[in-house]
Amino acid sequence: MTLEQTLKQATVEIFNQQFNAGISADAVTINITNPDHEGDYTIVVFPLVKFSKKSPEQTAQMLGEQLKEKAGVIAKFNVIKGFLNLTLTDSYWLRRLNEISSNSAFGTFPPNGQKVVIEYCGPNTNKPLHIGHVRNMLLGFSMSEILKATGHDVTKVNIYNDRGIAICKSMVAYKRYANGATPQSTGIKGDHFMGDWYVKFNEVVVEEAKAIPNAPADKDEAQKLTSIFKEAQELLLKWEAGDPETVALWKKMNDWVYEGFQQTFKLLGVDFQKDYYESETYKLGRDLVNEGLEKKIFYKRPDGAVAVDLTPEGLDEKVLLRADGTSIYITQDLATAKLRHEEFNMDKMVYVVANEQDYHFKVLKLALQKLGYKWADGIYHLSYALVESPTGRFKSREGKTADADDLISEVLRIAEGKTKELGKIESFIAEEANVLYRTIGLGALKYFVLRVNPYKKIIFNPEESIDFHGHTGPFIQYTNARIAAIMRKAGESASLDNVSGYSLSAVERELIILMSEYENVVKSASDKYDPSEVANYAYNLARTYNKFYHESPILSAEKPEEKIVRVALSGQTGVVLKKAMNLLGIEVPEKM
RNA sequence: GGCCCCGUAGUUUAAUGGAUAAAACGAAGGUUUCCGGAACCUUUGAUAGCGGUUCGAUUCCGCUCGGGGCUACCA
Repeated sequence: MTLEQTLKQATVEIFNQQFNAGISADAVTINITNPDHEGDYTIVVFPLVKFSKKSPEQTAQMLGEQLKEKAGVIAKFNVIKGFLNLTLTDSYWLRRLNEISSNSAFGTFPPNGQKVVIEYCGPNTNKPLHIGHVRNMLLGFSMSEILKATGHDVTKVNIYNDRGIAICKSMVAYKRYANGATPQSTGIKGDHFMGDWYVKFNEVVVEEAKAIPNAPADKDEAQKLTSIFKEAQELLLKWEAGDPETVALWKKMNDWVYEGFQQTFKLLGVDFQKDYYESETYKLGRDLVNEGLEKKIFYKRPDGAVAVDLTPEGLDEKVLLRADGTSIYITQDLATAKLRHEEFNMDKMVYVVANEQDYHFKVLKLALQKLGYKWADGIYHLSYALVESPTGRFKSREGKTADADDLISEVLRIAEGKTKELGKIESFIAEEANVLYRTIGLGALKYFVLRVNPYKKIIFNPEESIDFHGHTGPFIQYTNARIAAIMRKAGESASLDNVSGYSLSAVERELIILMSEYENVVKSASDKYDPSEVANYAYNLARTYNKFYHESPILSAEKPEEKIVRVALSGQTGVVLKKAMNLLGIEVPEKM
């Protein structure tokens, strides 16, 4: 039981015994004391005065006296209005530090038997990954690590939208204009190669549309009349009919794309245990919808389409199957979800998908629940907002600024430049230096993205490159490198058992309290599906450590027990920083 | 039109209904030859507006004003 829980429980017992309050632990508010006041933890007694029938001050005073008696770890307390500020004994905090230090699993929870399937990335295969995919992938990967830390059995899956008219557009342009060029022959990364032909298609279709006599005013309508557009449509039909030549080209081009994607995944450090392909699932779901039809959960509209009425849930009528009996997006998603449940028997299914699809996932979950699938309750849409430029949404045509690979090489380039400028790694061989640039560059990028609450949009100005100072990944990495340097010089760590008489300074105490909170932060981030809580925590810890570092001699401390405590504090801060950063998918270097 | 999300210092972000709203960047000034200055310390400055609930509201509710999204037999 954590100390907060202990204090809550003790408060509950006091109130229930003396005032017959009948409250439970969650009725007690306890938090870390505001830095402006003296104390470690604060109990807010306002909600409790209705039981004690005394003033807030009297209630707090009474509670403080009794808690001090009961808990045995409270050195003193003070009361300000309805706030009871408790100061714990130094020996309690030193014991706590010892406990944390000697538990290598601190911050990770035992297996809870819960299986989670998490789907993320979900790219289209007709163009390269962009900054939105980067946010998606970083969220998906980090969330997986956090769920693992809280005891879940996690399976990461990806789904490739590998079919449809968009892919056919790239294929047509390729057939017409490429003369057999390949990524190998041109030296262009496969996914970019595919994207280039998609761009080419769009250029040609615009040109052709201009040339059409009496073209419709509506641009889309005009483009549909062009020969290149018609070719794309024909290609789609051929593909659906299984035309060998078309399927072979489709496969060849998609393979180029996958090869390109793999490079980006590897660079970013994200991975998947299983891949799904829309080309294999796009026809599924018909049986499932018909099952709902038979159970009279869904109904057939006069026009023949099958729909579900979601107006009782505050949504609209939603079509689930076309009148001609073919699947649409929602149909195959219903089927894929069921398929995954059969495969993995998961308790939770997390979809990391942009908030444009909030409505879609509400429908998906409701429809499955209406079909009577209990496991559908475990569906969670980890919705995140778009990454935008200061002038609004990133458009593909704005070019390199939104491209994932360009963004990554940009931060790596900055990392290299800054590192060389500071000149601290002369002893590194080239390979080590390159690994370091990658660690720092990706640390900056990942932290930049993950520190923001997922539901908030991120404004990214490509003109101002990602920062390496202040509230950033490199700042936290630097703090760890600094700690590592201390630890190298400190040598063998001494036991904390014999320093029980030590008197903690304010910042030392603050550090232990913060580290002590780590497991709560992990749990909370997991429950809320929010890696930004971990990111902000890591920053606070690093900042507090730097403050400590500047005001406290460590290796050159005067008294032996000072040195022992401060070295232990440093080492453990490094350990917790590393754990937290790893949950974000960020490495921390020993030197930088 | 209907539904959903967002609005906090000049900028980018924090704050389970709790104390005088916290940081970073920017700007200005500083850090005992200091264990790593990618650091530390000062100064500067904000809850879009109006009501309501509450002992207490950035947080919950309503309205207004801004920004974005969804509202396909597209994905």
